[in-house]
Amino acid sequence: MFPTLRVSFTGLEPDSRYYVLLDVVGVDQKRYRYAYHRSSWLVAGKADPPLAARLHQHHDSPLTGEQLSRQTVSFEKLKLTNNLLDKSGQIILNSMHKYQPRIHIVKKRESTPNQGPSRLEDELHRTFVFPECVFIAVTAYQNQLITKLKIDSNPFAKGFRDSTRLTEYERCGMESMESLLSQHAAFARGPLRGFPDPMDPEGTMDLLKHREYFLSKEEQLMMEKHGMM
Amino acid sequence: MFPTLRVSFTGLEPDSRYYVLLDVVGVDQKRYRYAYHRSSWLVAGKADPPLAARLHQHHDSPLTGEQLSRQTVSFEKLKLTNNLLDKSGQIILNSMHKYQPRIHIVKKRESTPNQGPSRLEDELHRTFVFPECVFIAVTAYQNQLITKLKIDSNPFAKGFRDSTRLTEYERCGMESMESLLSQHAAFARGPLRGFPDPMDPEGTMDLLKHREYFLSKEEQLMMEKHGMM
DNA sequence: CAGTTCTCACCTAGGTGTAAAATT
DNA sequence: AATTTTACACCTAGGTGAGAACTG
Repeated sequence: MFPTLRVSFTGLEPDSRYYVLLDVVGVDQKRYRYAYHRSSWLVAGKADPPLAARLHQHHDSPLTGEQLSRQTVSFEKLKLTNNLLDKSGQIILNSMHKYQPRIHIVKKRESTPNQGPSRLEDELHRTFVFPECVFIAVTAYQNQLITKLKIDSNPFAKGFRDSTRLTEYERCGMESMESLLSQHAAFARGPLRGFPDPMDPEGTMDLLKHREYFLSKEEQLMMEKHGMM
Repeated sequence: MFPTLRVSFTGLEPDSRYYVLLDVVGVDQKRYRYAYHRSSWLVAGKADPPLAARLHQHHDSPLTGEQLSRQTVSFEKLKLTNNLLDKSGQIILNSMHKYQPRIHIVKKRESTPNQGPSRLEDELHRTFVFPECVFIAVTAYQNQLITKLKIDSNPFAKGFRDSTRLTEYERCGMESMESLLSQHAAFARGPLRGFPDPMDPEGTMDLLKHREYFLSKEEQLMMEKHGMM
């Protein structure tokens, strides 16, 4: 998942241990399509049947509250796929659907010897949602600005830098390019908020028009560029 | 460290958790040199002052006894160096000295929240030593057979395959090449033995003449080829 | 034809021994 | 003269988007 989701915590018990988990849930029952000439997403029908959200455990878990207060937890290894048969633990999503990533922190029960929680309902936990991280999953980029932004910010795409693909958007300039996603964020960056938050029912669609993310079989998927620090 | 050290365990408590650790200790107070014309190691004086042995914790630790009874623990990520200032956690050794790797299994104390043991003396543990894994650290290979063996068995050295560097050793043939190290093992493969084992005082030197291992600043080091399964 | 999958060139990142250079 | 360090070519391994091929 690139750009990477990053979170930090305060107020935890220093000597307790915690798992940090992430899952991705559907935002609405709609399927979307991209209107190229209007540069915006439109509703294109009802959603496909939702998939059971896989719980992704951060690879450093569990960490003590003391450790979590000092270091940032980064989900740089998270991968997304549309392959329903995936067995490598990637997050499975439907293309052209709108999604919300969620962060869960789970207090470890010292009695159990095992490898982290499998059902949140069974655990002492708290869930955080950042509505500005909502995205639409795609298998191919619909918007040249997203492509450009990713090429310019991901070292693995260096081979495509200096491209002059941009035509109608060229006047935006490189500077505004970098901050484009954050300008279009549905909500300002703020302190942590508990879930559930009232999901913005409609209307953010237009604001989210440049939030599109790459979803491909067994491949990495792009997400919210800006961290959650 | 290539070839990789691999260990498996039996007889552990299924529900307890254990750390698996490795360290490398000096075998004797000698420095060695390689007599090229005789193809054997000779004593070349007294050892340099010994270095405090770093304890390397296996990255999957801790694991339950149940997990350890099923899976092999592989130290493929272990790295050795002669850089005294190393801060990346590599094992620090003196070149041209003889070394013995040791495997430690430490029962986890469920009460403590932290990240694994730092002093073996403070922990419930058991140490295992495989005398056939003794090696001499080097910064450059002294023996062409070692070079050839590594080139033929390490995927990262593929670019040097099919070389016809071997002259005096050529008659050995590829087949015997592969088994050369094991033929020269100081002891037969056997069941686990507790430490300390009586270190073979002298006499194994000649048997160990082909056990030389690559030691380089911030670089990987070659070790015992054959696993400990 | 919109959307998905596949193959490819082009990168990052890092593990190899070689040979020359530097060190002792 | 023996040993260590450095620069380098050549690999593995895998993350990129482009564009062709495929699918329904």
